[in-house]
Amino acid sequence: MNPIRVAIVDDHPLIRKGLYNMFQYLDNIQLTATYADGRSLLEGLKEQQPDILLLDIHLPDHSGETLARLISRDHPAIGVIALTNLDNVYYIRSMFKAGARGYVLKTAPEEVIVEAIQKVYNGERFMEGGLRELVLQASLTDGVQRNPQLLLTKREQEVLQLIASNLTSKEIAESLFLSKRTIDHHRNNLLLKLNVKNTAALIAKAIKLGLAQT
Amino acid sequence: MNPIRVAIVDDHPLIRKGLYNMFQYLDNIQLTATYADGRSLLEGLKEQQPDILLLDIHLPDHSGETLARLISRDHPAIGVIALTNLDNVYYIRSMFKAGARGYVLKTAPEEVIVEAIQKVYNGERFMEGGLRELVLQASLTDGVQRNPQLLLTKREQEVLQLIASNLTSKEIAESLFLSKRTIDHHRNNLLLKLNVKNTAALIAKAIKLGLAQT
DNA sequence: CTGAAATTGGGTATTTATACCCAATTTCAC
DNA sequence: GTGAAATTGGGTATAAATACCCAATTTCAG
Repeated sequence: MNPIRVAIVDDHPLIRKGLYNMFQYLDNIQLTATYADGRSLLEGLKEQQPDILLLDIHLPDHSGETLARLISRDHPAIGVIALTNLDNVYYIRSMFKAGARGYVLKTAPEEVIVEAIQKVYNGERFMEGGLRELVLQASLTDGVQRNPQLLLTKREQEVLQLIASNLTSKEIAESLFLSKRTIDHHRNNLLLKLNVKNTAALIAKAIKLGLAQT
Repeated sequence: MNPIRVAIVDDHPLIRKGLYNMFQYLDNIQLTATYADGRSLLEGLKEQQPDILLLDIHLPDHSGETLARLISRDHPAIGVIALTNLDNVYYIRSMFKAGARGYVLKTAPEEVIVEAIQKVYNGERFMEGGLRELVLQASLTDGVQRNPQLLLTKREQEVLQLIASNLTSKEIAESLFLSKRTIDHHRNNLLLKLNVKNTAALIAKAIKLGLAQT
């Protein structure tokens, strides 16, 4: 049986080396390429296509979601597995919706990563046990079903970021040359969309979801 | 010249493999041990001591700060280098205060990690260029010089956590069986201690500093 | 071009947070 | 035990945020 051909995209040199080392001793998996960013990945895929692509979500140039979408459109035969530190329901959902067929945390032991590769190669979907539970829990308790980032408009994201950085509505209004009422309107929409009832929880949830920077 | 003897503590299998692979091809560095948690590290150090210890800050059982403090007390000859994803001034300060002699991000390229090991082995301190800038910047602009976690009292931490979880002062007062005035007093102290002027920024900063959970 | 969504802005009220003033009691380290 | 820090609580104001009502304009995709 031919080994499964695997490629990696990750901007952390240590992670790339770790995977390289892991696959070195497995004869049913062959590492065919490593890329540090989305651009070089897209270049490389023109030359050769792996069976499985391990894809980091946080890359310097492209979002993992965009890459997954591109790849599943242009190279549907490649099984994309998200390999990331983000144990967040919204990222999990968005990656699967973008065409990924697996989601594994970087903290996972070797066996889990290998299992994910084999299952996805065999046409199954794969998610770690803990993540299954997380997604299930979220779908029961949380009203926000879609990725909120897609839900927020540009202005809302802009206002959200300014709220998080120590500005009041009045100050935000002044810095954007808008009426305070307009800012209040955006604030209200932010509270509705993230399903919280005050600014404190809004910021906490926004940071959790990666919508605002600390 | 004898190679530098290096040990690793990190709960991520991939990172351990990555470092293992990196050192495999360097003849001036020898990897003598890898540990997944603080307990096994402390056990292992009784048997053999490396020249350099690469220490992850987030471990399942002990904080990196505690470990660094223990090691620099019991094995002062070991050069402790923090190897972490946390590019946060307060962690940097706390690790150096706890006796670490280097601080490197996991995103760093191989050369930087090797450089850190060599410099610390030669008795120097080491910090990445970007982190130097961060610490410098912070010491100029930020009034909070110590780790704020040490600064916050138990009640303040408790109130902070409740603020972050969608409760108003009145609700917090009720759930703790206290007067709303008392909660307001704690809130005021939180704003003063973290040097922010409203709840939004308080939460943002608290999360950044690891004082509140998302 | 058309229509839905986004962005803008206003009125009015209430609730909440913040900023000052004040002090008694409790806790805990030295 | 002593004393500093923490915790508790009050009065009074103002500023800010939130909750409703309303609609005109702009943007942008189908």
